[in-house]
Amino acid sequence: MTEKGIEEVHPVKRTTGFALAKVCKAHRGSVGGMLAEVGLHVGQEMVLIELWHCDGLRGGKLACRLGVEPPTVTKMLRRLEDSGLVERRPDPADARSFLVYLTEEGRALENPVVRLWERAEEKTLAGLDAAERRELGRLLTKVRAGLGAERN
Amino acid sequence: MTEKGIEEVHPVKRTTGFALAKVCKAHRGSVGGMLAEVGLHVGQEMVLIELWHCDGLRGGKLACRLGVEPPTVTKMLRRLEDSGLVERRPDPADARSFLVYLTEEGRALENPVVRLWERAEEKTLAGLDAAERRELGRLLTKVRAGLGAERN
DNA sequence: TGAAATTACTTAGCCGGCTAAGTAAAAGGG
DNA sequence: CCCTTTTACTTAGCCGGCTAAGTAATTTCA
Repeated sequence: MTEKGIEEVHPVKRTTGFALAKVCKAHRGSVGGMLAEVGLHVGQEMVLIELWHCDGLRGGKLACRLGVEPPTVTKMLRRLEDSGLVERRPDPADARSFLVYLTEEGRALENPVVRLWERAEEKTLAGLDAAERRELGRLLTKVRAGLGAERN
Repeated sequence: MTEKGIEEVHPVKRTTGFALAKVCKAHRGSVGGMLAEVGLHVGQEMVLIELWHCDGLRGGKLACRLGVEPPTVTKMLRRLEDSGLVERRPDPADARSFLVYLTEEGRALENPVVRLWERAEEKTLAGLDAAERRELGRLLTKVRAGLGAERN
C-alpha cells in the first residue's frame, strides 16, 4: 500500500506565518551566534541601534522605539550597564525618569554589529537572487507598514 | 533649514532581516494573544502540532522536529503535562527515553489552534493582496529551503 | 564480558520577552 | 494648597529559548 498520508504536513505548517517564524528563527540564530563573538546577546543590539541613532534616550522612549514593554528594557539596560556598554543618568527634567547614554565601548560596537548583520542577511537570503531579495524586502516592509499605524 | 538627517534610519533597520524580525514579532504577538484565550503560551502550540501529526513521539525526536534544544522540550513538556494536554510515558524500548502522547484535551485544541493561526495570518497579511501573499509565501519557503539542508 | 564511549534526557542558570503589582514623582483640579 | 489621578519605572515571577554540566542507560569493542 502507498502510505499516502505519511508526508502530509499540518495545516498550520503550510501558513506563511509558520514559514515566517522559521526563517526568523534561523536569522535570529545567525545573528545570535555572531553577536556572541562580540559579547552581546541577541536583542541587546537593538538597544544599541536606537542609541547609535539617538544617544541619551529616556527609558520609556527606548521601550517604545523597540516595541517592547518597560520591564524588558529595565532588565536589558541593567545588563548592558553591567557590561559597560551603556550608562543610565538621571533625567534632570523628571526625577522618575532617566536618560540612557552609550559608553565609548558601546559606541565602538556599531561597525562590528552592522557588518555582522550584513553577514547574517547574506547567509539567510543565500537562496534568493537579487530580484527575489528586493521583492521579499518590499513585501515584508509592506506587511510591516500594514500592521496598524504602529511606530518602529 | 531642512533637517535632512532627522529621518535617517540606521543601516541595520534597512535590512530584510530587520523587517523579518519585526513582522515575525507582530505575528507572534497576534498568535500569542489568541492562544492565551485557549490557555496556551505561544510556542507550546508547536509541540501540539507535532503530536497532532504524529502522536507518541520520543522527547528527542520532538526537539529535533521543533528545531529546538532538548532542555527546552523538557521544560515545555513539564508545563504541558501540568496543564493536562500531554502525557509522558516511558519508552518500552529504551529506559533513557519517553514517549509523548496527547490527552483528550490536547487533541481537542487542534481545531481552535488551526482557526486562530488562520486569523493571525489574515491579520498579519492584511496589507497584501492575493498575489503578494502567494509571492511572500513562496519566497519565505524558498529561503527556508535554502537555509542549509535542515529538517523541519 | 566488562570497561569506555555514546546517547537521551534533566538540572541549573542565563537572556529576551511578557503581565501584574508595586513605588514614587509629576500633573491636575477643586 | 492639598488630594487625586496619571505617569515612569522597578520588582517579582512566568514562559520560550539557549548553553554547560550533570546522570543514567545503551552501545561498542577490545
